[in-house]
Parts: sequence; C-alpha cells; structure tokens
Amino acid sequence: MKKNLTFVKTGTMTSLAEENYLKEIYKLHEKSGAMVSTSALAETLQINAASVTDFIKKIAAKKLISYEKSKGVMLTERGRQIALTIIRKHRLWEVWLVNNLGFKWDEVHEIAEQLEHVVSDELIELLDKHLGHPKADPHGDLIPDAKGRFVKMSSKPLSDCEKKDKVKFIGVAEHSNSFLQYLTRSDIKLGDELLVESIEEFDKSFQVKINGKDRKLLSRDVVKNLLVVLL
Amino acid sequence: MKKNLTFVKTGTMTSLAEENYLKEIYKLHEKSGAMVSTSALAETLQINAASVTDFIKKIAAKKLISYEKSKGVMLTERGRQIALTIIRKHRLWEVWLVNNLGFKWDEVHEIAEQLEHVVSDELIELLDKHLGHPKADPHGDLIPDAKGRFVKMSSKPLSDCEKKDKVKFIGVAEHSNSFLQYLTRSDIKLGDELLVESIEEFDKSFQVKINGKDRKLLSRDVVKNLLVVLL
DNA sequence: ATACATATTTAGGCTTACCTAATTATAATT
DNA sequence: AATTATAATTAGGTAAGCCTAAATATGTAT
Repeated sequence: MKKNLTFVKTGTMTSLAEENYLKEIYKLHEKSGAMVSTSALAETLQINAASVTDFIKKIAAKKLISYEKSKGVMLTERGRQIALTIIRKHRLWEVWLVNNLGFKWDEVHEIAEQLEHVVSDELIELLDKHLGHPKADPHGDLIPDAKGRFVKMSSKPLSDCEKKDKVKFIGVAEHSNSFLQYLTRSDIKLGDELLVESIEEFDKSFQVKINGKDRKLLSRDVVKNLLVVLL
Repeated sequence: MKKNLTFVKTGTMTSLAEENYLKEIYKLHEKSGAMVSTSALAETLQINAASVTDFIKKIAAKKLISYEKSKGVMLTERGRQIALTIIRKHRLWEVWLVNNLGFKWDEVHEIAEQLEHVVSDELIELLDKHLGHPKADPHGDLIPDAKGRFVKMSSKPLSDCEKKDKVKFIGVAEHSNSFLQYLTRSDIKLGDELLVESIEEFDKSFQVKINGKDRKLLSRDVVKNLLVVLL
C-alpha cells in the first residue's frame, strides 16, 4: 500500500480537514444549540464561505453531517462520534502538556490542535491511563470517554449567581489567550472558591472574595465567562 | 492569516512531504555515504519515481538539497538541519512512547512518524527535558541535540567482532518489526553484555553468552544487525 | 409587498503532491 | 562499439482543499 506524505488519508479514513470541520461543527452546535451556519463555520475555521459550502457537501455525501441547503448543518451520529474522538484527544493532550510538560493553560491550544490528529487508538488509551483518566482539561472542559460519553456537570456562569452565593470555579466559557492570561495575572485558578459579596447594579460587576482571602472586582465580561458550581 | 486544514504549510515553512523527503534522504545517505538516487527514495517513501523527480526539483529550488540530474541528491546544510530536527523529534517521541506510555520497541515507529511533524520548538525542548535529555532512542539510535549535533558513539556490528570479544549491545542496524520481535522473543535487550564464545566458520553464525548467563546461537543475519561497543 | 442587506451557493481557477505512459539517460554485457 | 537493461525524466493527468467573483437565496425594514 502506497503511503501518502500529505496526510490526506484515503478511503474510509477521516482527513485532517474533515476532522477539523466536524470538531468545529460540534463546538458551534454546543454553543448555539441550533444548526450550524456556513458563515459561522467559515469564521471559526478561517476559511472562505464558498470553500465551506463545497466541503460540507462532500462530508454530507459521506453521511458525517446532515445538510439542508442554505439552512446549515448538523452532525450525524457518526460525525458526532468522530468529533468527540478529536475533542477527547485534544483535551487529553492539553492535560499532558500542562501537567507533565509544564506548559501554561494559555499555551497549549495550538499544540493540542496538532496532536489531536495523531491516529492511534492504543496511544490515546495509554495516554489517558498515564494521565490517570482525567475528567477535565486544564480549562475545565470535560473530556469524553473512549465511547464519547461525558460525565455531565451542571456548571453555570458566575454571572447567573446571586449575592452571597459561594461557588467553585471549575471552567471557562471563553478560551482566548487574553482572558486566560487575565485570570492568571489576577491569580484566579480552577478550583478556587468564590464568594459573591456584592453585585453592582449599574454595570453588573461582581465583588468577590477568593478562597476567603483576596477581594476582587470582576467585570461583567469576566463573570459571564467564569463557569462555577454552587457549594 | 488564513489557516490551512490540510497541513500543507505555506511560505518558508516545511510541508509534511518535504520533511519526509529530507528525513529519508538523510537516512539513505547515512547508510550508503553516497548521493541518494531517485529510485532509492521512491522505494523507501513508497512513491512513484516520477513523482520523486518532480518533488526533488522543487526542494532543490528551495536550496534544501543539491540535485544533479540523473545522478542523485544530497542535503544542503539547511536541508540537513531540518532533517536532523525531524529525526530528533522522532526519536524523542519514541523514548516517551516506550518509557512513559509503556509501548514496546516494535510498536512505536508509526506513531512517532506522526508525532515527529508536530511543530513547536518549545514542546520539543520541554519533552527533551521531561525525558531527562536522553542520548539514544529505544533502538539505540542516537538523538541529535537541538543544534543537530550527535554524541558520536563508535559502535560496530557484532559480525565485525572476534572470538572472545566481550561487548555491550547498544543498538540495531535493522529496524524491522520482525527483527525487533525476534530479539524480544530471544530475550536480547539493549545494554546486554555479549561474550563471543565461538564463530562457526561455515555460516559465520555466532555462539554468544548473554549477561554471563544464557548461551545463544545467532545467525549471520542477526549478528550483522546487532550494534555493539567493546567492553 | 418591495427593496435592501446579508448569507449562501455556483462557476471557474489554483496549488500541492501524487499518478501513468512515453521518452531519454546511464550502466552493464556482449 | 552496439545492444540491452535499468534508472531517471518529461508530459499530461487527477483529487483534495482552498480561492475570487458572480449569482441566488433568505431575512429585515419600510
């Protein structure tokens, strides 16, 4: 069998491009709950909308997504399973990069985007074992198991909390480096305990006490993106 | 800047195909010491010779190799540095796969062939550190440092040894799974001490004592592919 | 309901990295 | 030196994934 040095895998295999499309469709669907539009996909993938239309027609023909012309796309069960496999790999690699190699949580995304495409079931299961079967990545995003199942956690944005609520910070809704770096600079880490001391009516900013020590003022944009569970 | 989901990197970047060509040219040159022929490259890369001719013209134009029509190719210094970077990454990943994840030495090549193309200088240096700056991979192949330098070891095939020589087995010249698995089954491991007890004149097979315990008969094909250093 | 803006698709092209078949070099043999 | 075998190259294609520009839907505001 001939090799293919460009990683455009043949036959029943999923190509790099396919994997990325499916992953982004999954993530966009998670956010909106609705069908995913061509333009939304084009935006996150940084690919021309016309090219996206082309491509989704191809993967629709492969039954990885269902496609209604001019209306958007949805993953089929097969497409969803592939997407979840990629997400599982991405998040496991992120755990490894942070916990074992010493990267910071705002440095791992790009590298994990490459590692997530490495093909080897045995590798990913051994990696999972090596890491101690983590349930979440360094940003608090849940890691699906080998069958694509999550341990569903009922977190909500801190912005949905009320005065006097005591919560645990378990994830971020926004993954931009600038936000992650803001949190690092502010010394706010996953697992921290937050007590809502007051909410400013005018701008909806939160005064919180962190781990019973530091008091901090968090803007609306910040509290909307901190995912917490009530304690 | 637009992304490229197919990993055909643009501009000054090296594409996957380029990296593989450069790596194989390096390895073939190491073996033969001479210019690398189109057909030899076609053979190891499992790519049609006509395609190879095409491709080497492209990377010659980029000054990664020097190419003399119908005579073969050689790496330029720049090409050599890229090849060594890929080899460094490949071997570091192999160490990780075997030492940290528990793979066997005959199971890691394919996976490392994928991992070697992940692009991140910081990743590879942290991996190197994490592994304790290993000097060789699980097959005894030396790992170049970040600048492409080797700690040159003067090993030779066991077949070049004489009766009564006491040597240490430090690498393999042949990397096929069947050979690696043969060694595993025969319980011959890197680091073992071998004493040449006798050499059969007729078929050049070796009678050796391993670690002062087991006595084994090794065929000419085997002893030619065991790399050793005199003790 | 019509007009306008925005989103989507169609049509036609391009590049990378491959292929086969045909041609031309090079090397080996008589 | 001429023949033959082998290796290398040229010529002409292909598929995957992208692009731009033009055409067509869809949704919104009047």
